[in-house]
Amino acid sequence: MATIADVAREAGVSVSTVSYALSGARPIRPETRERIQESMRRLGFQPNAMARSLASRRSKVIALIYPQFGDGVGGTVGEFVRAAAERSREQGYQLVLWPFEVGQAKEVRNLARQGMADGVLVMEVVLDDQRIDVLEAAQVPYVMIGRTRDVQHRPSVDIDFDATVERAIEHLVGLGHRHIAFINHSQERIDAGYGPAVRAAVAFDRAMAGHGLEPLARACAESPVVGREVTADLLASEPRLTAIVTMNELATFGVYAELQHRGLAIPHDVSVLGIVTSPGVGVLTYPPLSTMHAPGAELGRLAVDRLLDQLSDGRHPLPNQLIPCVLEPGMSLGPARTEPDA
Amino acid sequence: MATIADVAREAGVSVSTVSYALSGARPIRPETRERIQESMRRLGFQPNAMARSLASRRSKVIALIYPQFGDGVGGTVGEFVRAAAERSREQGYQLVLWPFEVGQAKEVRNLARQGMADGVLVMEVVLDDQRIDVLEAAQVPYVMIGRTRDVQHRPSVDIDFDATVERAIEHLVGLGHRHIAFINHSQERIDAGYGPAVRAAVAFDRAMAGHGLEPLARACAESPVVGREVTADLLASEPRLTAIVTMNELATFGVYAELQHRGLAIPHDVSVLGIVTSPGVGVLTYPPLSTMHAPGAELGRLAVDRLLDQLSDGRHPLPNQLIPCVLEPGMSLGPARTEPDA
DNA sequence: CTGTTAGCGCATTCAA
DNA sequence: TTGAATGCGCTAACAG
Repeated sequence: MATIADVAREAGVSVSTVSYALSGARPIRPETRERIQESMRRLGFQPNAMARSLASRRSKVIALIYPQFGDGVGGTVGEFVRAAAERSREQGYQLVLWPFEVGQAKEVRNLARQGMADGVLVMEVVLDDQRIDVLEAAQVPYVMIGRTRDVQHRPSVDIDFDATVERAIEHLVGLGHRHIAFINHSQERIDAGYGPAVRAAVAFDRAMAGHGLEPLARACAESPVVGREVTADLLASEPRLTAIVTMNELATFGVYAELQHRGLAIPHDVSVLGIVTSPGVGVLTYPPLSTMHAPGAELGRLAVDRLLDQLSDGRHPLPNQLIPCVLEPGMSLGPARTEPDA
Repeated sequence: MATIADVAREAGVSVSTVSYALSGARPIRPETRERIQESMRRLGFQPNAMARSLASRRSKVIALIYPQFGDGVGGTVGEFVRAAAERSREQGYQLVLWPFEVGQAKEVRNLARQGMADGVLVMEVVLDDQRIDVLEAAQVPYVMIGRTRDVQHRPSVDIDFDATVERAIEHLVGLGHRHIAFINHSQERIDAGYGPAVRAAVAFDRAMAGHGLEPLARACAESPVVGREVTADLLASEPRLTAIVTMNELATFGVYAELQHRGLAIPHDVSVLGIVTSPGVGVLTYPPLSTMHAPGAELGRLAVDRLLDQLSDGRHPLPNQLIPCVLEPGMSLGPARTEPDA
């Protein structure tokens, strides 16, 4: 493998000149630059990443603390990871995977101290996340995907649950719906302080209140079977129900099953809207589910950008940045059916 | 950040002694070792990854060429990636993501030359894959996930399509089925030489012949709608059909829809078996689909192990290693219905 | 605009 | 069983 010294010799210049030609950190006479580039080409020179990192004290690597579970049905995590990897590459960084769970804060600290990464992206943060504490103590730049309890001075990117839910309700209200139910994640997750479940629940109540409507929400285990039961329960509690918003992909399949079982047509009798879904789930049902899918790729890009901001500025420009989900029309939304007076 | 020199000073030994205490490459007197470890602890020492790599000429990094697309519905890619990352860590390696497509062989070569990775895992290889050529030319150890056309001397891990299909057919035959159809990926993918589609098609014909049965196979675009059409077509071609094997997740949803539409009960009238699926898709349908899911995690671990074999041995022990899919019982398989004589 | 040189932090050879 | 010294390949002062 050719080194910078080989190139320098070939081109008849000093190593520093080659180095500066590489970095552009100081002006080089065009002809000299030409000669150097020609030599590099001839020798197939690629700068050694390790030597460069050691000398410059910057690894040009971003670590991604990768979540334990994919998210059930779809590819949101995959989208996020790929987008983050691509954006990193565009910016001259590599993305390494650190498969650590919440409990492995010590391992995170140790790896961080090895200087393998200039900064860290942390997926699936929980409300009280030791990994974040450790990174702050070690002065390692990071960006959270999701948010801890204290979010004021911590850089993060996340889904804008408020805006997402508000748009969902607004859309349904625009279609004439007034009796709208929300199917959330499981009670365990809510109790555990799982951010999306908690935030969406609050947002739903607020959005409904904002439209002068009565909120009707249920926690629901992540399974079609329980989704079916919950749907039955909802219909019993509120016979005038004309729309169901779900933030639980597996449960949504159960919603469909129960409605079909009862001979309720989608969307004629009941409209269904899946929010914060993976892309591509809408097409799995018949009629195709209208969704507001999670902006995985955008979040991936944004997280990298926010981290690189810190690496250059050393500052935390915006504590947190939120992106709403995007409405992906399917065939499961329609005008509210005329209510038989109840 | 403490360096090895700090530790040496603290412990009253030389730098090399600390280094050897770290690597274990030569004997150290127990008390000395104790003292060194105590110093390391006190200083929170972690060896600098870049310096170590530069000096030892081994990066302790594995690169994963990460595919462009997740695979539709489920999390097989995610499983693979996580398992590979975890296995790498267990073995003292880090996993970096290289988001390169088939056409970016040159970029692969350049990154490889930067010495950032000791070896490469290549996902989604195609039958003629330039990335593999480039890695061979650059003498970079690699393992393919999937197989190129020439597979004899190239280390790879892959799904054992022969065994998977054979087991699937055997299972169905054991249930009395004799008229079994196979729904493959799209014709485009087959024509493009997409390994799984080609290999499974061959395996199906062979397995059916082995049981003295007439093969009935169809290519099918990756969508529920087309899956439905193909199912209708199959039922028209062979009214005695009692079982359908699918290797196309989205199409499977269409199979269910068409069967239900015709009042054909699963599995009473027709059994359905999804092969090479992602884990977790079985539960999305009603009745739950019986699947043979792709061994993503096993492949991830195995791919890393095979690569590390090369890094230590320098040899390629087994050219390719195949793992069959695992039967995950659902509720979509039953005995063949008694045929009305046709 | 270009060259010389001192490290970056560690592994490893050579000596003792 | 341990220490001293060299160099991995590059960056970035410092000097011209």
